[in-house]
Amino acid sequence: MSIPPFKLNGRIWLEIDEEKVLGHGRVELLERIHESGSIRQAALQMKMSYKQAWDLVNHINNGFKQPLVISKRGGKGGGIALLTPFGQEVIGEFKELQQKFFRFLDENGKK
Amino acid sequence: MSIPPFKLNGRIWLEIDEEKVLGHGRVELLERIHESGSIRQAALQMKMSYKQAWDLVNHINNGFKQPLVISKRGGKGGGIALLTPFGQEVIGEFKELQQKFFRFLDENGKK
DNA sequence: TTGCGTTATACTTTTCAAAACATAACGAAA
DNA sequence: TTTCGTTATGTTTTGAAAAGTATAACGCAA
Repeated sequence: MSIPPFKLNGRIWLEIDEEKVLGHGRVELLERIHESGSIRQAALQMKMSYKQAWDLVNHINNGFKQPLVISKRGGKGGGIALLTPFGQEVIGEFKELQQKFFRFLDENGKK
Repeated sequence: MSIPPFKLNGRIWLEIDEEKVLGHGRVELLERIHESGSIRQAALQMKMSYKQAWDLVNHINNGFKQPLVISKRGGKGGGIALLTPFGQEVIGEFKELQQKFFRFLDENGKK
């Protein structure tokens, strides 16, 4: 084709009631929470404020009918957060979709 | 699969130098310019200000090496805007990509 | 040569989401 | 029973993008 050097890019996400509930950035946040056991640590890693991260988690949990993240405050280490099995399942499926989508972009992007 | 009612949605766009240069909304604007021969009319149809539409057109034209839209002021009707053949080609190809992408979303979205 | 409707562009104001700030609640461990 | 680091949440500030305002330039047609 004759069109100059461009790159095809894009994003996918899950919606519930027309509202974006899970996408690229949020999944990364959830993964980091899962690995670190901490919302704060995950937020630091992603260079966002704790508040922002917490708001996102809260929004995600409210979007789905069951929580993807459960958390506790106080105690050893000050508190803890972790993914529920349901949460793990959801992000697993989303990442599969993402893989397929990346393949789509590659196959259709400019050569 | 066991995940509750969600909808897979997404967007694709073309980038030049890491910068978004053509996507869903802009293509619609270009199409309407093409049909109406007028930036103003296209803007009205899409409920945006003339300024916003013009800025977008300007940005698009600068992104690509050749303009997709050419326009003139003055004369009968006050002025005119139209797609170059290059512009028509670009939006044609983009719309094909979009079709494929919609198919992708359908095939992978929640049943 | 004036009026008209559009393109073109600069400047100002508004809006609203993101960031920053503040503070309470919690429970293990010392 | 105090300290500590985290979760939880409300309030305030900021800044950038969007919208709005203003005005010039243009050329056909009457």
